[in-house]
Amino acid sequence: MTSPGERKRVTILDVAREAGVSKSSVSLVLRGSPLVSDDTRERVRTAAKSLGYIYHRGAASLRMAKSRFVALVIPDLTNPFFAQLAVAAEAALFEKDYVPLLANTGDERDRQFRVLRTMREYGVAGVMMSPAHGTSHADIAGLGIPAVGVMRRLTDGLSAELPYIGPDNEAGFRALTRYLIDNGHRRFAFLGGYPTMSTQRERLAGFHAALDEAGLDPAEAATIHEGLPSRSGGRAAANEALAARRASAFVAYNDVVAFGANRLLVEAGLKVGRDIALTGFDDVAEASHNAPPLTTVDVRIADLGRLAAETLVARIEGAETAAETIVPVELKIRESSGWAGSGRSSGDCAPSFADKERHTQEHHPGLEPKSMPQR
Amino acid sequence: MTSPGERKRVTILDVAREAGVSKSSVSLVLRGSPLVSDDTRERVRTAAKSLGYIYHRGAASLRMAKSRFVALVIPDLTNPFFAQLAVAAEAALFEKDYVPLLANTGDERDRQFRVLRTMREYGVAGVMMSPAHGTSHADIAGLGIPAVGVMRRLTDGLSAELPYIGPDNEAGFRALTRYLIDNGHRRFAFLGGYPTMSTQRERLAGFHAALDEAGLDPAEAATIHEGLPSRSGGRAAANEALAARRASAFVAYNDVVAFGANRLLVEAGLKVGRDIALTGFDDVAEASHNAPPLTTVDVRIADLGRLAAETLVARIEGAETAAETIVPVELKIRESSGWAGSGRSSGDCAPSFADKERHTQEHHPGLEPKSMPQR
DNA sequence: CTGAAAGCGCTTACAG
DNA sequence: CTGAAAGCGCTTACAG
Repeated sequence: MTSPGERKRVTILDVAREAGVSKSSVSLVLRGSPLVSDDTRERVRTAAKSLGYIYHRGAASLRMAKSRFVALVIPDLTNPFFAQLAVAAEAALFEKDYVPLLANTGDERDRQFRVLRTMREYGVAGVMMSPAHGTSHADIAGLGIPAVGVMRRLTDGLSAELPYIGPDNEAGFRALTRYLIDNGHRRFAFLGGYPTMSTQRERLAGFHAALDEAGLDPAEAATIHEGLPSRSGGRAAANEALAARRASAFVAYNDVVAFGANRLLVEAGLKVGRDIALTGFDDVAEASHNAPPLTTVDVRIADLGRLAAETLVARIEGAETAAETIVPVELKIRESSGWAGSGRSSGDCAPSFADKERHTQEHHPGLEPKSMPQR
Repeated sequence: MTSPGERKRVTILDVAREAGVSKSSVSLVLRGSPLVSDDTRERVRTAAKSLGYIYHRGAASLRMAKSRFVALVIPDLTNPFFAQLAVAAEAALFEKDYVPLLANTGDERDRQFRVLRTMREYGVAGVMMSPAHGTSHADIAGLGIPAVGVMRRLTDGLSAELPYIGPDNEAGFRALTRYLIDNGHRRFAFLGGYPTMSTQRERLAGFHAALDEAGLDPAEAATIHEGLPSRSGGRAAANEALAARRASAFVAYNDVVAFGANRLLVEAGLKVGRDIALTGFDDVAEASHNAPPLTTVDVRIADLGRLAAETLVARIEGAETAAETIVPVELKIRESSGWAGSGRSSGDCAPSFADKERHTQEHHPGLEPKSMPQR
């Protein structure tokens, strides 16, 4: 225990002595109380600086019976969506003087249980989580700590204990599908996800709603290919869909699935955005860098992360918050869906074209999608 | 302060009363001491469970004057390389009963200063960091906490205070370049990074070494296009290199740069892996999913993250550790560099072909790279 | 506006 | 093997 540089820690008592005031006054100054004179404040500040004093938040937490730790419980940080979400949350928390304890659950409920337990021992003030697949209300009952859920709902519906914050999956997918229909597509393959995931159900609902509105029979117009929401899952689902040789448009559950599908299509010799349309969902940073750039739905990941963090902080500080907050989304039309010269805009999800994206779209002037991909 | 469910916290004193033993005995049981009788241990355990006792690590930390927090200071979690590194580190730390406090510096020294200061207030037991660009020895002097640096060296060399753990950049880039030379390439463009980054210097050194060994004059055989180590940086660098119309092989500073370059090349109408060779470095998960799959150097990100975490834990626990640990790397040949039918293997960095990758390579039977890309 | 005192929930010698 | 006691570094009424 005699590690180098183990001189005794400087405490507020040392600072008090150096400044010639009492311990209490030092504490008041540190906490920014208006109850101290300017003179005292000044003396304490210089004393603290000269002694190299470091505030001990752990001691303060113990005394105040609350900490500024927040658990950030994420299924898979390796998924760019969650990485971007975590970064946004971290920044928002840091601004509010909270610090995230990171936990990756690998999307396993089991690990999530252990993680949550550990986090409680560490006395986190709150929990921001994207529940692992299959997490029910019972799993988080009795957490006893303010919490918020992002992106994924519990298997058994809304919970006052875990307010939900997520994008408007249904409207987004509906706008996306309508756009494809307007561009002549009549046969679709929906790729990835499982019906046990709330996001998949909602996106699928938007998909079906758009088909209905266009007078298309979902059973006729679409095949569904379930799979893991990962690149490899997307690849497998696309392979299955391609074998069916029916769809002119592949709509993926999310961007990562679309990336996997994209690679398979390219390998199959298809030119994505011309021979076949492909779309994603989320608009992760990689989507606009895909070859070809991916048409997708921008769920405003950064806003989602920030909002979740801010909602959690509000709850920690005792405010009432909505049981559910749905963030609007925006259709992003890029090359992968072909050029939409005659695209009709759709309600509050009007297509938006960033200037820097336009030039890449002009490479492929309006080609009508074929109803059967050539292999 | 009357938040719901604010019944008084269960402490070891409550457990002691319930079990009919002293506080000390409870503590000993909790800490797994052999100094208690089996009977006592049992009674304490059941009492703790029945009362719903939660160990208060904060109090224990204060008393023991040490915590099990570790700061995970990362330049950019949005970069898949760092996300994968963080995940590996988190898993290793979790196993050893440490928990990471996450901090994203955005690669800004300024933010890094603030983060480091905050982390000290939170009493972290150690710091695992990939220093922000430009971080010098002075920046972390007097941290006073065990620390390790991963992937990036300080601007002014080795430091006993911040042992370095990184891949063998030089050998990796040398093997990669040699492989390209063996396949007939004579003109290269090196894309991305800045010479102020130790990783770029080392990779460039390996690059030049391989050119030298082949009797090629670096000034003649290669152009260097600096830029941010990001997708957009890669895109810009590739654009510059393409305008020079000299190289048959683009070698990127890392995978992310290669992704950006890949997109530009595809847009320019070139078939990567046939018209032009492109390589990356790191082997992030996305590399094998790129279209075409990216030839790169596997730096074993997971090993690096785990090793850094374990080294840090060793230091925290008082062990001596090497000032520098270099992890071996492995060349991964995929489609983006063209089919290497006659590829010579090179020392301990022999090309390795995973079975599942082979089938994709057979799509493009051995085509000789041209010395001038067609536009 | 400041000082003396109690206490947050633990751990750790120290006696017994 | 167990109990009584001190103390980690803070904050917070409470007198003055």
